[in-house]
Amino acid sequence: MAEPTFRAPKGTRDILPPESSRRRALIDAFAVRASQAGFGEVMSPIFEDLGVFKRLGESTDVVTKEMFDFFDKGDPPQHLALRPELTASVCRAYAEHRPTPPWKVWYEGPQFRYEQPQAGRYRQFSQVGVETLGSDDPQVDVDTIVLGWRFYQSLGLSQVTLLLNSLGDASCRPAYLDALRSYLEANAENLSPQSQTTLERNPLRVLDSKRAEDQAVIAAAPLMVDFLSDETAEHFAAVRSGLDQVGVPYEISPRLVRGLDYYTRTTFEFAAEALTSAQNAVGGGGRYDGLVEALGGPSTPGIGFALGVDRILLACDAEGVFDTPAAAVKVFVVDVTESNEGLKVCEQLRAAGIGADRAYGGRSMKAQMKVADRSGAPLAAIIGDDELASGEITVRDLRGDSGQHRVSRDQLVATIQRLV
RNA sequence: GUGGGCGUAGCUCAGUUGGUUAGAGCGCCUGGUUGUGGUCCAGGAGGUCGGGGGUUCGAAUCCCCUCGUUCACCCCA
Repeated sequence: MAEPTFRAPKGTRDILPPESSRRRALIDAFAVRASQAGFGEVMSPIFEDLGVFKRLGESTDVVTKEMFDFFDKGDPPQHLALRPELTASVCRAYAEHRPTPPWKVWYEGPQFRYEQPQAGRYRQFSQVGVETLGSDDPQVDVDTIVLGWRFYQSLGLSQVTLLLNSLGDASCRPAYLDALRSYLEANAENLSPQSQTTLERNPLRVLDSKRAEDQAVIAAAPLMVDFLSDETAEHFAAVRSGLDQVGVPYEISPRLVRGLDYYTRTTFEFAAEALTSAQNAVGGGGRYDGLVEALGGPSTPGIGFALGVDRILLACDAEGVFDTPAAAVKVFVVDVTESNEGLKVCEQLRAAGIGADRAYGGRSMKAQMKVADRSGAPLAAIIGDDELASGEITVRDLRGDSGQHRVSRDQLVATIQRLV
C-alpha cells in the first residue's frame, strides 16, 4: 500500500459518511430524550486547567497516566489538559456559575485518554451524558438510570444489562475499606502480582480484576452492602424500589466498583451482552456528592451517567439494530443539456425543502443515472434536449415500478411532493 | 506501560519449498445501448507487495529493526 504522508493519530479515526450520519442520528435521539426529561445542553470547553481533572482522585488512572496535557503560551504558562471525561467539567461550571439547583444538564462530545487502543477503546472517543446537581433525592437516581435505560431501548438494543451497586459514603465506606484491605492483605499470596500492586493503591479496584487467579479471593471478599450505614442503605433501597416501580430490570452487582474515585452511594453500569470484546460497558455512572466541593464550590450532591457512543454503535452492530438513516436526497437531477437547467431545477427543489443533488462534469446520461442510483434518491429528474425545448422535466421512479412521466417546470415541486 | 496476531490494488483477500512483466472478486471509469440506473457482456485505470537494512545469482516470500494496525492485560465509555 502506498504509504500516505499523514494519517489520523493513533487511537483516533475519521468517521466518514454514511457512518457519520448514524452517529449524528444517535446523538440527536439522545438530545430529544434528554431535553424531554428536562435537561438543557451544556457545552463546556474541550480543555480545562489540569487541576480540574486532578480532583478526580489520585488513584484514578484516567488522571494519573492517561491525560493529554500541555502548557499554553501564557506567562506564566498554564497547565491544561484535554478533557478525559465530562463530569469534572460540569462540576467546575456549576461551581463557577452557581446555577439554581437542581441543575439538570446533558452533553455530547469528544473526550481524550492516552491509552492503548483496542476494540471499543479509542484515544479520542465520544460520550453522551447527563448530570443533575443539587439534589440527593433517590428519585433523581432513578430518573437518571431510567433515562439511560430507555435510551438503549429506543435504539432497539435488547441485550443490555443494568448493574447496580452502592459504594456507601464518608460515613460508612472507610470502615468497609479497612475490612476489605485487611482481608485482601491476609490473602495477598493468592492474588496475582498485578492485583497485589493494585491493593496498595486502591483495594476497591482489586474487585474489578478479570484475572482467573484472583477470582477465588474476590468471591469471598467482604461486600460494601454489608457495611452501609442506615441512611445510605435506606437511600439505596429507595433507588431499587423506584426502579421496580417503573419496571426497569437490574442486577445487584455487589462487586461493581468504578474507575473514577469520586463515586459515592449509587453506582451503575450498562453492559452490552452482545459485545464479545473485553470492553462491553456501554455506559456507566453514579453519585459524586463531594465533587463540586472538591472543585471549590458549595457542598452539592450530584449524579449522572456517561454513555459511550462508539461502543453503543458497536453493540448496535452486534444486535443488528439502529441502521444508518436513509439518504436525505430525494431527487437526483440528471441534466444532459449544455445549459444551466439542471442547476436551476436543483436549486428550485432545495428552495422548496426537497433534498436534491446532481452530477457534475457533463457526463453521459448513463453515467449520471448510475450516480443517481447510487445516491439512494428515490426519484430522478431528467432534463434532456426535448425537455429543455418544451419546458418540461421527466420524473423517473428509481425504486418502485411507477415508471416515468413528464411534467412542466411549474408542476415539478408538487409532483415530487406527491411521490416522496 | 506489557504481551500475542496481522500489514499484497479504494475494499476483502489469493500468491504453492524464494524463480520470468504480482493476481482474483467487489468497487471505480469507458463502451455495448448516440436520451435511462439497478441485471448481463467487453475493455480500462489503479500496486515502488507498510518503511529501512540484511541474506541470496534472484525476496511479496527468509532474518533483523522500525512504523502502523488489531486483540488481550491494566483501566475505562
